[in-house]
Amino acid sequence: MLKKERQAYILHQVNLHNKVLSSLLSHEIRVSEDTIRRDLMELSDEGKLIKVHGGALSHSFNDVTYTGLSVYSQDMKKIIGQKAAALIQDGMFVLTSGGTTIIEMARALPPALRATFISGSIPAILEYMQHPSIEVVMIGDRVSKNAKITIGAEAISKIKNINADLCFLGINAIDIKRGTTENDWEIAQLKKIMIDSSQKVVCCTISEKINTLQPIHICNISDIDILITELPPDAPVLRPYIDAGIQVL
Amino acid sequence: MLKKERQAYILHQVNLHNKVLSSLLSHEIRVSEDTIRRDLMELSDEGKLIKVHGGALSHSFNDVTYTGLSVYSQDMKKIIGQKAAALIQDGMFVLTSGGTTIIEMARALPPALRATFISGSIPAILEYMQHPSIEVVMIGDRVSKNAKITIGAEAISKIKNINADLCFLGINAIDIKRGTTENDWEIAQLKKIMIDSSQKVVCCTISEKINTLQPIHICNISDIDILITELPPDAPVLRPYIDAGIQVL
DNA sequence: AGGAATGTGGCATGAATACGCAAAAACATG
DNA sequence: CATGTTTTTGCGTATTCATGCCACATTCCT
Repeated sequence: MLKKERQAYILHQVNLHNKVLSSLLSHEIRVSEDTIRRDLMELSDEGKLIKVHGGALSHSFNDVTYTGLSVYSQDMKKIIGQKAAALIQDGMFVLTSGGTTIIEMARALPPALRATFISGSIPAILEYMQHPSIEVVMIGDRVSKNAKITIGAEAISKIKNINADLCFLGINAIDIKRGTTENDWEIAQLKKIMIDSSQKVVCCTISEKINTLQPIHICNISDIDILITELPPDAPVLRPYIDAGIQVL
Repeated sequence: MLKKERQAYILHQVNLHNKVLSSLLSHEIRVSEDTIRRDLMELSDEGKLIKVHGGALSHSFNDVTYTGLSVYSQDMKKIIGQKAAALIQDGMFVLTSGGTTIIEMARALPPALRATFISGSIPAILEYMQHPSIEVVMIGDRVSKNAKITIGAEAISKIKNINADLCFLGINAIDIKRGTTENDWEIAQLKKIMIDSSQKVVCCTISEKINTLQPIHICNISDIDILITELPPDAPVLRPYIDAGIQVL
């Protein structure tokens, strides 16, 4: 990994999370903490960030005021994202939906990962593009402005022709009896096809969506291989899903 | 392998992967690292890439700091964008490339316009999505991180099946004899196909790109219907293009 | 206050690079 | 076509750069 490349990655992380820890970065990028410190120094000299003990802060850190719930659920999604990112290994083909949870997964991808990510979600693609070494494939079709995702027959037929190792779905409702559900018909269609086109299906959701329903059916519990929430796997609310044979992380 | 050929290949690799390593390239092209280094030097002097220890990076890494000239040219591009947007009428199918000039056009679109915009450029799609009433279609394929555009056989075959009313191209070099040229092979291919798939071809460029050349040929002057720059149509530098039968705005 | 974490400066090492030079190739020119 | 010139390339050497490691100072947290 080139020096500039590394610094660009650090800068990206800083702007994303508003802070970075030297120790974490060094572990993530697999260089010594000395190197990270030197990078932070240089970036600080260039005015790109603010160096502090133990790491660095984004320059816009002052403006950010932590406001209750939204940041709270953000943190939960970060946890989910990290668990999800850990599942991906070099060389995999990964199909993903959109949604904030998936975005957090994209941000948590280790910089050395070499895999191929396929998605129709424009925000997700934007995140993937930030990554130094992964391949990014965009599914084309008509763009849904509110979902920021491509939908339509073309997108569906493209996904049908894919055979992915993993499929990550950010879902808004999951129930032990009814499975996962969605409130947008076209997105539900897309997710169905994505499930069919993948070896393993990973559902990511914050725990408050567990045992909730929406009008349109996506898939049954039996179609899901792995469920990721911000809770530890032994949380009581997850128990029925484990009993149903799902691997819960 | 010729020198120019080699440098075009290097440039292509840089635009594709955002980075190249001298050692890898030297092995790949089977020339000494010195030669690669000299090539990278030259390309760096020409502003085509950024030379760093161990290899080179594409400009998109530093686009934060790369804004030296662009603030100035931003205003010119706004003018171009307004002229371009005025050409579009309700019901049209419009095919566009990427590039900052095209973005400015997207921003200048009248809010009441009802048309369909088709593009593989992610920044352009993002702009189109802001618009209240236009239809947006994304061309899917592998994403070039540098150009932020989808490129590949799939994208090309999709564009081939389109019959658009208008095609807007942001171009980096135009010359009265050689026509429009480009430094990325795959983007040149895309633009060629886009030209073939459209009734009318509109080229948008700031005037400083007029009478400049890049290695890869896109199309001849005769293939262009309309040329838009920030200058008034009677500017002397535009005269040869008017004489060549192009409508200059 | 005191232990742990973090930062500083120096130094060693291997990788990347600049530079000079010479051989080879391409080009020009009469 | 022969000859001289320029360009391009590869190699050896000295130099610079990037990085990790170490000893020691500083700061942080309780």
